Formats: sequence, structure tokens, C-alpha cells
Amino acid sequence: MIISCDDFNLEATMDSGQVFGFSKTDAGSYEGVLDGRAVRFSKKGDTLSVGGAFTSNRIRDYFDLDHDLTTVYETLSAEEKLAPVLGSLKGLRLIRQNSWEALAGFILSSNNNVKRIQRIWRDLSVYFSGRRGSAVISFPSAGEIASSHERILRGLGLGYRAPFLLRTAHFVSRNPESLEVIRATDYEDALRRVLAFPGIGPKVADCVLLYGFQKYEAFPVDVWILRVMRSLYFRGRRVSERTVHAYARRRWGGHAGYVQQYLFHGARTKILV
DNA sequence: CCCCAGGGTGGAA
DNA sequence: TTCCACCATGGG
Repeated sequence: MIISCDDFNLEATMDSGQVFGFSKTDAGSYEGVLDGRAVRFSKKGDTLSVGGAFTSNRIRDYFDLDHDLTTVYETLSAEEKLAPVLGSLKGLRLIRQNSWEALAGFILSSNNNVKRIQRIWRDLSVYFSGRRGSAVISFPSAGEIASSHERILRGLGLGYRAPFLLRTAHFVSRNPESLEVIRATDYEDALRRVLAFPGIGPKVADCVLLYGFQKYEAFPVDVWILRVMRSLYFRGRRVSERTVHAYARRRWGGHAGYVQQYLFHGARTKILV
């Protein structure tokens, strides 16, 4: 299946630390699982090619392709400090992920690096898919993890995050409606609810709300964002994460999350600072 | 040996 | 409120 899209940067989107379950092939395409089915993305020019049993509407929604980013681009180009990111990252979009997978994935992300998060994600998927006996290697459900044990998760390399993921899986599998409540409510209330999960603090909560619940005013402040924000907006002063978070939300409002994604990937690819 | 990675928790100040 | 030791693991 083919989708024509003149404003979508697949590589920047997939390489910007949003999802952990996709692998990049030598040919530059991305293989993974979506909605429990295998999928493969590749892009040439303005054409996105999708391998797998999916409708174009499903993929357009997944990649947020119908979101007009004009406001985001105006913001970035209006600030001379940020404008450079548009050169190579324009078309970077926020992936509208499954809520549980975003929740679990970013519990794994705390004080961790992307490479190792991807490895843990894969090892979890392989282990539980084998246990399930399914051909497709998909990420385990909350119920599957809940029926596991801390020593299993530690054996898969989660370290001290094992009890966090286990307890969160227990809660979600017993209270599946809790995720729908978070989706339906506003950012502030959703933030309080997500912060109540074990292993989730301010930074991970904003990632979950941004990537898993499409709360575009969320602004996750990790070490990269802290560095680039201190440098560009605070003269290198050692301001706190909370200060940066409040500043960004006040400055960029309902598209702070999109600005953050360009800042994060821009910093990591050395376009910024 | 050190520091770092898309940090969070619990307890002290 | 803010500060800080500690938490697993792997890479540099």
C-alpha cells in the first residue's frame, strides 16, 4: 500500500526516540509490529510504502499525517535559535502510539539509553511471544506481564525497573478503564493520574501523555532537553527541570510537545548546541 | 576506576 | 519545596 505525503520525514520520525520496537534495515526501511500485525515502512520522495495488512487511514492516523504542522513550523522558523532544525528534520511527526505500549516503554526508559531500551523491548517481546506461541513477535500485554514475575523481568535485563513495570502491569490489567479515563480527561488531570503509577515521575509522565495519549501540550524534560533549553533560553544557567518545563509550556502552549520533539532530535543529532 | 543513558524513589534538610 | 544516595545494566 502506498501513501502520498509531501510533508513527512519517516527517518527523523522513527529515529527520534519515540518508539522502541522498530528495527532499521540496511535499505533504510523500518520493520516492526502495529496492532499485533507485522508492518514495514519505507519512503522514497513523497511516497510512503507500507507493507502489511493496513488501511491508509490507519497509517495516516498512526503517523499523525493529517495534523497541519504550519503553527509548529512558524514557531521554529521564527526563533533563530531553533530554525536550523527545519533544514533536516522538517516533516518529523509525533507517532500516535498505543497507550499501554507507551506507558510500558517509557517506564523502561528511565536512566537508560535508547539502544538498551530497544534491546529490552525486543527481549520482552520475544519471551512473551514464545510463551504465547504466536508467530508475530509483538510487545506483551499488561495482562501477560502481570502474570509473570519480577525474577523473569530481571532476567530480561530490566534491573530495578522490573518491579515498576510489574506493578503497573498489575494495575492496568485489573483496571483497563484507567487508560480510557486518562485519554478522555485534560492534560493536568491526566498528568496527576499517570504520575500515580510506580516508576513514573514528571519526565516519563510527559512522554506517556505525549506519545501514548496525544496530549500535545506535554513537554518531557530529559537530560538532552535540559541541556539544549539551558543553553538556548537560560544563558547556560543551571535551572531546574521544573523551571524549563513551565517555561516551555508557557511559551509554546498546545504544541510544546512537537517543539520538544524537534529540540530533542536536533540536540541528539548535533544540529543544536 | 570513572561517567553516562529520554529518571524515579524515599528520606532528610 | 529542594536535595541527595541509591538503584541495574551496558557502553564509552
